[in-house]
Parts: sequence; structure tokens; C-alpha cells
Amino acid sequence: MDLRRLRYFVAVAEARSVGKAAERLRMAQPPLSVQIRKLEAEVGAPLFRRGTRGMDLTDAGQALLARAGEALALAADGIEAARAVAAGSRGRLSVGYMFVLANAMLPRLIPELRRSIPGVDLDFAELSASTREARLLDRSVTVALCMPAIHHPEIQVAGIGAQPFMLAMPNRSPLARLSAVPMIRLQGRPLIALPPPERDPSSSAVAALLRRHQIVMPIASRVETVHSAMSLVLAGEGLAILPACAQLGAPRGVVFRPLRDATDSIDIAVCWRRDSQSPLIRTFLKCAEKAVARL
Amino acid sequence: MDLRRLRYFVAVAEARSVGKAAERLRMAQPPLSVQIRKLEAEVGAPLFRRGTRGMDLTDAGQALLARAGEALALAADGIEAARAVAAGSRGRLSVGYMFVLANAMLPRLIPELRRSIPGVDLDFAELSASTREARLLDRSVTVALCMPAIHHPEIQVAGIGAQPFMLAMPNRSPLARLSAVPMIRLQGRPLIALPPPERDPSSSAVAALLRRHQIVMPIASRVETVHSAMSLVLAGEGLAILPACAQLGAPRGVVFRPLRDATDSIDIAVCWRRDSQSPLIRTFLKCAEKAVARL
DNA sequence: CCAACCCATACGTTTTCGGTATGCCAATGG
DNA sequence: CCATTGGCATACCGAAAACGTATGGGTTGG
Repeated sequence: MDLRRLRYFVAVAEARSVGKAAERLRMAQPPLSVQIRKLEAEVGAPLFRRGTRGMDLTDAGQALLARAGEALALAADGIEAARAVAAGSRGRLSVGYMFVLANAMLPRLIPELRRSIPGVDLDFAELSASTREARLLDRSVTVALCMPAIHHPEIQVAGIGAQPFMLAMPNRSPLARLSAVPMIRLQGRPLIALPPPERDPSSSAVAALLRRHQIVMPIASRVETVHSAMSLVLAGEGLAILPACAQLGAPRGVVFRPLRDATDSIDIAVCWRRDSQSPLIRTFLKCAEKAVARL
Repeated sequence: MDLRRLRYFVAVAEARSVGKAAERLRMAQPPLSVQIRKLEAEVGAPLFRRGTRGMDLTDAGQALLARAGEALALAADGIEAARAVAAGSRGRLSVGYMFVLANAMLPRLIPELRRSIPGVDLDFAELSASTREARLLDRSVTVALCMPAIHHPEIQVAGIGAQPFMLAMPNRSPLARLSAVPMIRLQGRPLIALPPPERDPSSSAVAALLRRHQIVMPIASRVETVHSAMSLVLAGEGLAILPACAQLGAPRGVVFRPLRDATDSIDIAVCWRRDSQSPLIRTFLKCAEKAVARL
């Protein structure tokens, strides 16, 4: 069946007259009459009683009218919804974020997003360094807050800031009395490391930093997450070299100190699939920049 | 927008490929391709991502798909419902009945109807002698159980039985000791009458009965309903001449006795609008005949 | 580098739709 | 009683839309 027929049917039912309905539909009366009869032929039963003063729904017609109105509304709503999603005023945005950034950015980012795109459902997923690429590529997240940025031909990157590396240590460590720790003081101390560079690019930045200053730190443990790293630091297993923003999620008893003479930093980036046409990405980028500016 | 486009869209979305969908729709691939593009033009945004291995919904496409599926289902259900109503397997049947018949017929009729037309919603309305015609003519009831039948050019009648008149009296009345009351014994006794013939045709049958036997009964009261008549009989206000079936609704203390020598009866009929095309009427008639047969 | 696959475009044919003219029927009014 | 009016149905024609066939262009895989 054709939606046009249903629209005509509803118009005639409401106007209780072919002529009046034709006028409202801005068409001539005869073709409308024909369409109504075709619909009746399709149903196999009369939908109207033809009286001398217009048309009147039969029981079958009333049954159809109830559904036809809803079907028309749903179809119209469907294309309207599609337009709204395409325009970015409705829809869903899946945001991935790496754990280190959560405490620093989400409290500023989420309210900003809700204000900018109130009609959009947001959902958030924590990403690990090893799965973030896959999650973007299979579209299970639309956009990702990464540190550092992803490098991949299919993935577009926009840098929105950077974080200096800092040293995380237990507050009873003698180094904690310094306001900034010289690199040389790290020599020989045990390091709590994140996964190796092939699984976590931030490791290579740390490695490069140490190499440049000719510091050797034996690796006491390798852990998967920044969270675990800080736990081991608290436990006295060793020191960790982490982005500054990680200290917002640090447990009591773990303190962060700048590294004197080390200006190395790790970049914060928004990443998304190059072929993603979602208009929400631009808005997200704006919001993320705002959130990072107030860091 | 056109429902065909939506159907095509859903097919392509499900098949994730224009070619596969075209095959399932038994049409060639190119016209399907152009229909999809026309739909996209109408929405104003791409609904699919074209990959090298088929098509994949965009977010906008997913938003549309959710509604389009429902809209298609509703439209299909609508014409299906109209067919079912026309065939009598679904719908609504408004049954009017006159109060005298309620106790005698409804307990048998309603189960019979529910068994015969399980998909049909029934509703029941009590009719008075004065409004029953109007209720049929304005279609607020589809079919009416009447006693006696309605005579009107627009209304079709099917007799399904008859009820003899009986005399209703208080059980302490001396007449109650007779197994049948001779007409002559009614002479001069007060009568509880129903509304005059122009408002209640059963009155004229009673009047004819009395006239034929040359009995005069002064009218003690006129009441609107059989129910009221029996209440006044119980109160000792007078006697009433009522159809036999009324005794099923008689209060304790009111007894019915046959009238000896009077074979007069009043007919029970099913009535409906001549132009009503509801297939349920035939079924209703069958059920009513069954119910009356077991009276 | 060629073959296979899949979608897009072009063009001619067919179906369907809408407009105009007109017929039919019932109700209304002089 | 006939004429007029109001409303839907039918007939026919021109226009628009859809379908099918043929073909192009891109990417993947051997």
C-alpha cells in the first residue's frame, strides 16, 4: 500500500467529503475519488458509506483510520528524526575517554556538552591504550579523548592541549620534600611502567625522556592502567612518571612533583574516524577545547 | 514521503546491500539505487555509507530505520485490521437490549457471542422503548434486541421468538392461588401500565388484549420501565400484564400467572439498520436465535 | 593486470497519477 | 412536476514517476 493513499484517506475521513478534502489537498476532486476507490479495492471492503451529503466512515474505515494516522505520523517523524540527527540537534554521541583524562576533563566537559547539544543522548566508555583504535574503527565510539593522539590513516586527530610529565611518589618519600625533582635524582630508582610502546604510546615518550637525560630506572612492575600505577606507587613499589592531570585521580598518600629540566609533555587530542560525517564532532571538539582551557 | 521508498529503504538497510535487497524485492538493482538516493535527497542527508562491500547505515539512517519499520508495520496492520473488521473477525459490536429481555437472554447470549466472535469487542447498552429507534438510526448501537419489533423503513427486523403475556401480582393476592387467571377476574382491578402506545408499542398489545375480552382496568399508575411496574405491583398498587420473560427479573413477592383464554403474545426481534453492512449482524442473529431457543 | 563485485548513471518503456469534462443520483424548491 | 443544486463516479488525456536494460567507474583479490 502507498502512503499517499493513506494520507488521502485520512483527509477524506476528516473532511467527511471528497470535495472538501480535495480542496484542502489542493487537488481536483475526481482523482481523489479514484484514489479512495483504489484503496477500497486494495482492502477489499468499502471504507466509506456514500450518503447524499458526503462520506462517512464504515467500521472498517474507522479501524484503518486509527492506524493510518499513526503510521503517517511515524513516517513523518522518522524523516524528521533523520534530519535532526544529520543536523546534530538529536541523536546519540558515544564518547570514549582514556582514564587519565577522566578526572581532569569529564567534570568540565559533560556539562558543556549537555548545554551545547541538549537533544543528544550521550554515552561514555572508558578506553584503554590498546583498544582505543579498534573502538573508533568499528564505530563503537564516535569520538575519543586521547592522550597521546592516535596515529592511523583512517583516524583524524585534533590536538587540544598538552600535559607535562610529573613524578608520582609516596608522600613519605624523601623526594617529596623538593618542590621540583632534578632528573638526576631518578637514577637507579625503581619505575612503575605502563605497557610497552607497541601497546601504549605514552611509554615511548617516557622512555625517550629518560634516554635523553641518560637516566636508567629499573622497571619494578608493568601495569595496565594509570590507576594501578598509582596504587603501586602508594605501596612503595617504585616511582611513576605520569601526565600532570593524573594527580586529580591520585589516591591520598601519593604526591606529584614537577621534573626540573624536563619540559617533555604528552599531547591531549580528540580523535575520530575520518569518514565519520557526524556534525556532533565539531561541537564536541569545541566543548573539549573549552574544557581543556580551564584545566 | 512515499511508503514504497520507506519499504525499499528498510530492505536495503536489512540486506546491507542494494543488490541483495533488489533481489529480495524482485526488482532490478538500478531503480532501487535511484529510489534510495531520492529518499536521501528528500531527507537532505546521506542515510548510508557506501563501502566497497555494500552499504551501511549512518546515524541518520538508523534514526529513520527505527521509525520506518514501525510505520510500515502500522500501515500493514491498518489495512489488515480493516479487512478483519469487514470480514467480522475483529472489531466492535454495540448491542442494545430492552430491559425485559436482559435476564432472560443475556446470560445465554453473551457466552454464545464470545464463543462465536472472540476477536470482537462487545458493548451493551440498555434501551428504552422510546429511544431504541434513535439509537439504531444514529448508529450508537449496531443491533438491538427488541420486544416488540421496531417498524421503520430504515430498520430491518428478524423475529426470533415470542412471549405470552402473563399477569404479575403480589404473592398475597387471592389470584395467586389460581394456576391460571381467567380474564374476567381482571375486570375493574387497577392496572400498572407502561407508557402509552406512541412511546411504547407493547402498551397497544395489552390494550388490544383487554379490549378484545371487554375488560376495563383503571390505570393506577403509568411507569417507564418494567422494573418500576413490578415494584409497584409488589407495593400493592395494582396488577401488571407483562411478557412472561419479565418474571426472571421479578422481585421476591411478585408472582406471575398465565392468563387463561388469552393466547396473545408479544414478539422478540433483532433489529438493525438496513444499510448497516456489518457482517457481525448475521452472526449475532444466529446467537440470538440459539439463546431464545433455550428460553 | 585482469576479473569480480557493487553501486551509480543514462535512456527508453510502461505504469500511475492528476486535471478537465461530463454523467448520475438524490434532495431541494418553486 | 420539473429544474436546480450538491456531491460522488467515470472517461479520457497529458505529465510525472518508476522500472528494466545497458553501461560506467571504483575497489578488492588473485
